[in-house]
Amino acid sequence: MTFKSILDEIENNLNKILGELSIHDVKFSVEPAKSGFGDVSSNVSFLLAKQLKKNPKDIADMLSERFQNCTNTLVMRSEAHPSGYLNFYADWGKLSQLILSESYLDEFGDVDIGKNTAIVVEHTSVNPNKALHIGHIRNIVIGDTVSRILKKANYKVNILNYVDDSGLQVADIIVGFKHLGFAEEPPHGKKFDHYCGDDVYVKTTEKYGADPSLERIRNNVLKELENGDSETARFADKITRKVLAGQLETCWNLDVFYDCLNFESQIIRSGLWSEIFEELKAMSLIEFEKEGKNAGCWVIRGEDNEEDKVIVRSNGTATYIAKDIPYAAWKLGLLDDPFNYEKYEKKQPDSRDLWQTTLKKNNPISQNFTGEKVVTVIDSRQARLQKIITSLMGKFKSMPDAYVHLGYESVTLSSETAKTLGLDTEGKQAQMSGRRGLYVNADSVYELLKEKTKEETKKRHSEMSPSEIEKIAHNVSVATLRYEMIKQDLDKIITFDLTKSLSLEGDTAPYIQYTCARASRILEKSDRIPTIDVDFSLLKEKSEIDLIKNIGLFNLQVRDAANNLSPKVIARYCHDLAVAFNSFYENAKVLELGDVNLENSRLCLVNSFKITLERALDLLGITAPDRM
RNA sequence: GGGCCUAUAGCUCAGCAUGGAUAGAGUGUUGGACUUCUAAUCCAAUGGUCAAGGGAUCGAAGCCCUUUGGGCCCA
Repeated sequence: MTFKSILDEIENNLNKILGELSIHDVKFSVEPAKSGFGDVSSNVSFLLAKQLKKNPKDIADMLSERFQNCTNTLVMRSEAHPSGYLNFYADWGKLSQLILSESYLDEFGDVDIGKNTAIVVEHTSVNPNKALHIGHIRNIVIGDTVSRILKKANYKVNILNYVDDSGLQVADIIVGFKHLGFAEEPPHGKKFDHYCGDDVYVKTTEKYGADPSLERIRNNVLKELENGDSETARFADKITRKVLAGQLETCWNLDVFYDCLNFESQIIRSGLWSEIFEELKAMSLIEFEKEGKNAGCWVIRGEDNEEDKVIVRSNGTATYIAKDIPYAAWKLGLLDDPFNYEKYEKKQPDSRDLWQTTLKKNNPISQNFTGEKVVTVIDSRQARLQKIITSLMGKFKSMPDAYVHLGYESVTLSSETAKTLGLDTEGKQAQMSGRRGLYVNADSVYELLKEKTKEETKKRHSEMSPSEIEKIAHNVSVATLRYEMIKQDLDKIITFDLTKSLSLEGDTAPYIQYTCARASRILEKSDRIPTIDVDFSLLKEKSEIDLIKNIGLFNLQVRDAANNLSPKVIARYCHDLAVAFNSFYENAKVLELGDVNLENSRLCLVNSFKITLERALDLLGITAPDRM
């Protein structure tokens, strides 16, 4: 029950008091207090002020007095603050025991929001014609973190990666391979996805300006891609799968794993579109336009002031949104599944099965990767399109929020970083562009981080084996990259700067990981196995109580993060935990105190902290090394 | 022309959903703490007309309206 126990106790008692006063339907808050104002605060007196025609302070006084007469097990006393807040002080002897002994349980921090229902999280979904750049990483890390949080909130999460293997960008590199003579093998030592993105894609698109005939060739390629039997489609399939393999390697390295890969080409060939097209017509969700500029097209009427959206052009071809509609409906389980499934050719490092859709009929295996709800992680430039899909899905499925577009702002390059890539932006930040070769590859950032972390680790631990240093550097680099991608709000633009991103101090992942190393060291040196069979009332220093309080907030933070699909909440929580531990570390010694009971109690706290932080970090996909 | 996002300390950001106490971190700058469980740490100082204006409220960084700057999407 954790810290929530005391919140519940207070809320119940306050409700009881209000009931005695014949006051109902007041939605007051009961929250962890700001530092310096006790342990728990309630705004109840403010809300009653008008109704009772008294000032908040007098009401707080009255409530506080009545509160003394309630049965309290975890609250020591209540206090009316002159401001009008009602503050509560916990009986930490009891609350500490409750929190710390629970923290040892496997289910610590679990909340049940999902009731074990299935939810789909789709993320990554990068065109398979290039390597992942730092902007894609934001999508991937958000998606992966949200998935982990939803699992903790008792959802059955199906993680999908949509592979757009038949779009314009793929056509571009096929033009490069087939018509501009790019070799099929990358230069020695270069990953295939990097080669396709850095060389084939950029250099091919560069040539479009000079040679207009290439556009025509590309359009032909595009058409051939839609027909699965063409030689071009087979070639493209081979190339895109090699690129995809490279991209997946990057993801796996960051501890990001999937359940199923969905290929756009198969969605097109599956016939899902015509099925849903008929349904859209039947439900009058789309209309045939008889006049105006969209005459002859099937359109979705724009809501409010928005333009109508063309779904099928007058020449009968579907627009790109037409691919998204059946896919969204498929994810929600609204359509008969046209796919069979097969295992992906490589195993994921975490040994979770990775499936992929297939239209092959031999040896059919069926799987279910759909969900009651769907979360689609796509950057907010797609908000308009996603809004249409959301609204359509709302009409297909009468559940509120069944389809959620989780949008986020883009990652731009700082002017300095843009300059190192050869673009002078006159001090402004720059949008990344795969086409123009203006991006920073995720693999390169990881490598740079790892080199720097290795140096730092060597400096501190000259005795360490290279393999151990390698492992620490890997953990710290992955953590840094992931943490930087989610520590701020989704609707804030991240300006990526190659130099600044390498910082390992302050509000960074290493800061948090470092506290774990400190805790490990204490536990290791103690030569004892910490237990919960200790005297919790010995833990009464402010820094100890603060740390315990933070540990007790875990499930509340998970609830908040899951309800709001907000990875940032957990990032901040981890940081708060680390700050609380560092304060404890400075203020309270653990070992060689000459007081075995106190030592045991503190060891229990250290262990509890470590377990909790590790669990919270796990939600961020971060591992904390025991030494660093 | 229409729509979405955004503006809080020199810089990067929390806080805003659900209005109430003293607006918090990191970074920067200055100074201090390693014979003591790891200094990737800690402590102190410094730094704010919460973009501007208006409105409703006993009370606004937060809610409503208008304007401006920045970013994006559509036309």
